[in-house]
Amino acid sequence: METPSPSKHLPADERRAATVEAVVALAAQTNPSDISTTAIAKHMGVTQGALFKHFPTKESIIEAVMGWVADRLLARIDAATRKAATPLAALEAVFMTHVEFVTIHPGVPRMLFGELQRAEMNGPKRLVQALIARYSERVRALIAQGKAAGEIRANMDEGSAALLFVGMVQGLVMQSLLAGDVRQMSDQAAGVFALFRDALTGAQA
Amino acid sequence: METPSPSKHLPADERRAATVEAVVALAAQTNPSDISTTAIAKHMGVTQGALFKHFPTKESIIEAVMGWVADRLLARIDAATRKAATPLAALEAVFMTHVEFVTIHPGVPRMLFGELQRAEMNGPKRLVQALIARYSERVRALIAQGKAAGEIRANMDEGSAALLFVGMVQGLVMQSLLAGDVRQMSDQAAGVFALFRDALTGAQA
DNA sequence: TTCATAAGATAGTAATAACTTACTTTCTTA
DNA sequence: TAAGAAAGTAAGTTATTACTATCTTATGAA
Repeated sequence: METPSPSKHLPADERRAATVEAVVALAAQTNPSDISTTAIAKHMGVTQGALFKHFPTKESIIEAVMGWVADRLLARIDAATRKAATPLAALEAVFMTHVEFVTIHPGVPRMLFGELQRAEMNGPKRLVQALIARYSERVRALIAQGKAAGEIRANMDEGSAALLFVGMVQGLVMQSLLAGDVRQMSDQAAGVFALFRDALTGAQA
Repeated sequence: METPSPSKHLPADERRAATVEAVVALAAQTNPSDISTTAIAKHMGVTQGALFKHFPTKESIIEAVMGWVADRLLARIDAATRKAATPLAALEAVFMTHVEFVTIHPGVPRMLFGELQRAEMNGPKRLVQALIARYSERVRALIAQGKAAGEIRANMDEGSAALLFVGMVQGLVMQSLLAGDVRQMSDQAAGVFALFRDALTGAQA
């Protein structure tokens, strides 16, 4: 379970990075809402109190994790977008990139969803909202570009399409939770996206 | 906050029903994972210990809630199916019925998702898995019927379509969490389902 | 080599969780 | 109407939570 830390003492920034990675790793196996600071510390091979040398509160740890997720995910989908030839191809690349990201870090979408449904507003929740807003904006922009290029039906409602796009990922995550296995997601993703593309383009049987 | 209970003493079955309803009501406002037995009892106007006169564990309370959800949701979508003229109309009716159910009980999908992502297998999680399995089976059956009736493209992958169907609901729920308001769901639902229908039928611009 | 400091260990704190025990009130019915 | 069962209260228990105070050790520069 525990990742044997290469050395006992780490500089503060490396220790913070290791903490974030420990949380992401734990979220893959544990229900995010019961990841305790004790569990995080044990996973890092460090005592629980040591965490608070680098983070003032547990909430700040989660906040760092959300920042990590936002940076990595957005960077990946931006890279995927740049490589694609057309807006529709970019949408597919973004979708597949997102699915791949979730396959590598299965706990991430559950953490996002968990933070999102928190009643009070706090740092982590704010970051998740910002991430989803930025993500949705990119999807909507790609759909608009696809329309302009004649690749996507002009009468397509962009809001509905963006919502469906995000919903597809959620559906795949739920499916992987049911199966208790994350690896099948990539296969299912292709079929689901094909359906989505047909709806966008208006393809016939 | 608290529902003023009409009488202090209730027969066991009524008290159990009141407990389930208290949890469902609390889940609408509170993150399901931090609904404590104290909060449940307070919401019912009863002391915390009283709950354990009727349930052996907290887990058994959640299990009762999941049973309640499964019964009500499946009954509703079956009724909606019976009233519909064609398979495609039935799919739309099921979708809208599901969305309506979530609008009335916003905490329910979050509880389901929360139980589903629990690491260990337990009673509540088993019930959720059974519910989703039965639900998906109904959706797949309707899609198969739609194909047979010539209403749905024959080359449609039923698994992908069923996954997309459930994902749509998840996407709407996430959207309502972002907006902090559940009432807009019904409006968005129509647009999203229109997109889904187009994908199934192969409608042109 | 010394020494200030950053990083970690140890061992606490108060708060809250689920659950239990001992007792009391209410309802039912013989 | 008396008695037993059912339902509820009040005040505990133990375990766990996030967080902290105090002491120790490793690191890097003078």
